[in-house]
Amino acid sequence: MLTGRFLQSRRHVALTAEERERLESSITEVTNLAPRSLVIRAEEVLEQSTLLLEGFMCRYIDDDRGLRQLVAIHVPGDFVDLHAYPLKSLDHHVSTLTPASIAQVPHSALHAISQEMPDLTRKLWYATLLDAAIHRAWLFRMGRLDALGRVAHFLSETNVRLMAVGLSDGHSYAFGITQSDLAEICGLTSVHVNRVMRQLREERLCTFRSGLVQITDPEGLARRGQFDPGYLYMSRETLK
Amino acid sequence: MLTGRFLQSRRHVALTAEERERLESSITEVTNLAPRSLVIRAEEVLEQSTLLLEGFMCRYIDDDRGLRQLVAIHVPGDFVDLHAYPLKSLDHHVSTLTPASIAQVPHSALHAISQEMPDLTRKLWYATLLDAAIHRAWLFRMGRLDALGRVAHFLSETNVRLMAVGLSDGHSYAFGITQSDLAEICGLTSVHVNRVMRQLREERLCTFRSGLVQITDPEGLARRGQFDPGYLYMSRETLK
DNA sequence: CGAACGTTTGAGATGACTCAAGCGTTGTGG
DNA sequence: CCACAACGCTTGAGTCATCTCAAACGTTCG
Repeated sequence: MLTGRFLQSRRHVALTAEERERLESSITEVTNLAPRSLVIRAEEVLEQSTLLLEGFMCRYIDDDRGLRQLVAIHVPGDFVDLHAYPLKSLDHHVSTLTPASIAQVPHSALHAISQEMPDLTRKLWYATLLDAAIHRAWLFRMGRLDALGRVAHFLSETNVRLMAVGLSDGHSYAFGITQSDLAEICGLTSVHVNRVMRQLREERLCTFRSGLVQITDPEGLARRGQFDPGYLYMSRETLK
Repeated sequence: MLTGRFLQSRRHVALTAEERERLESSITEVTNLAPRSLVIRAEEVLEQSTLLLEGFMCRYIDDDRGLRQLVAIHVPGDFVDLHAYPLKSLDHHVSTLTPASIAQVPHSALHAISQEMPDLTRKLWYATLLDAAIHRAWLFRMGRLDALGRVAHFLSETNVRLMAVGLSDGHSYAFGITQSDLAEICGLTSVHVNRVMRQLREERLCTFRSGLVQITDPEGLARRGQFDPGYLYMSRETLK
């Protein structure tokens, strides 16, 4: 089932069988994508939205020298650009980080849902608000944490998000991104990220080698990054 | 008309007379608030949302030493915590910055709208997505700009948002916040914000004294802050 | 085997922070 | 109506986190 991970483990929004069926049948196309391929360019008018099935994607904004600031990363189950349905075009680019598999849903199908199924519509709305909550946590991270804290917070957040969809056991997860990606996420240089990763290793908090994040001390890492998962709106049992 | 400024000047979402009427009649209470009063505490279960009529409000997250990171500021016409309707509780606090006047809308009324008026519902959804777009611009600001750029970007953004609701003429606006508030917005210390403001004055870009922002050189300020208003989804004519 | 890419380390520069003190303005109670 | 407290603004000096520039190293893949 392609939509199986969508909103999995979130509070208040379990989908009914009928709703899930409706979403499934709204999918028109499933595509495999190469790593680092641009999927959506900022400003273009969009007629469909993208559900991420496998792999990692990101959203980013360019600065005037072409450097990127990542504003979101997406894990399987995320409806990456669902917000393009009400907005019609986006203020940022969307790209894959790793090889990825996506499903596409035409806005006409979303429009039909919005006319006929108010409860499902509210759950879709909710999904876009989860992204906004993550944006806010990222703002906190950038504004209040030092380099080590930022990386610790991000790796803790990603761990919980992947646990929710069954892709982390709480101690390790596959994450095929580079230290440069990490730098663009945390507002640092890749050189400094490298030094931070060494320090995280030396302090026995976590390691990250050849695409595998291993969290040696999840609690310590969360503490160092002031990470509190409340903003992810996970259902109670997921966080245990 | 209390909702007159809501979604004013935004693309694709002009409200019909009927929709506006429905929103107006959903308001149960209008309240005046003192500056710096906490309106919503993170985590509490909410039964209503807040439309800001006059004054400025903010949303913020505390760090573990009690320091604040502001994640949003709100201007008149903003539906400050509309996202509390789908989310049920918030991941951040909401407070006034200046004296403010607010209107409250019960979630039961929003629920009725969501069942009966899908087009209006989509416009409310859109309004919450505008906030998310602003979050992303703030992420860009924090991750890619130096201190001067961050302040320049923020003051430019606020100028455009206030122009949209008739509270800036494009060159100056009343903005009763302190340099410490600016620091909490931009992820800086208030001491450094002070030095940045001096530099902005010396470079003839803008001044900020006794609650009045005067933008001497709007284009230069925008350029210095890499500010491009696309993410605010203003209707075409607003930006001229 | 060589090219491309990502990681690692070093040395020096710099932007923002911390701590500290003084100044100006506003509001309030004696 | 004055005095003083509270608050916000301003400035200086010294420190530190992160950046820049540069080079070397390891791994993967064609």
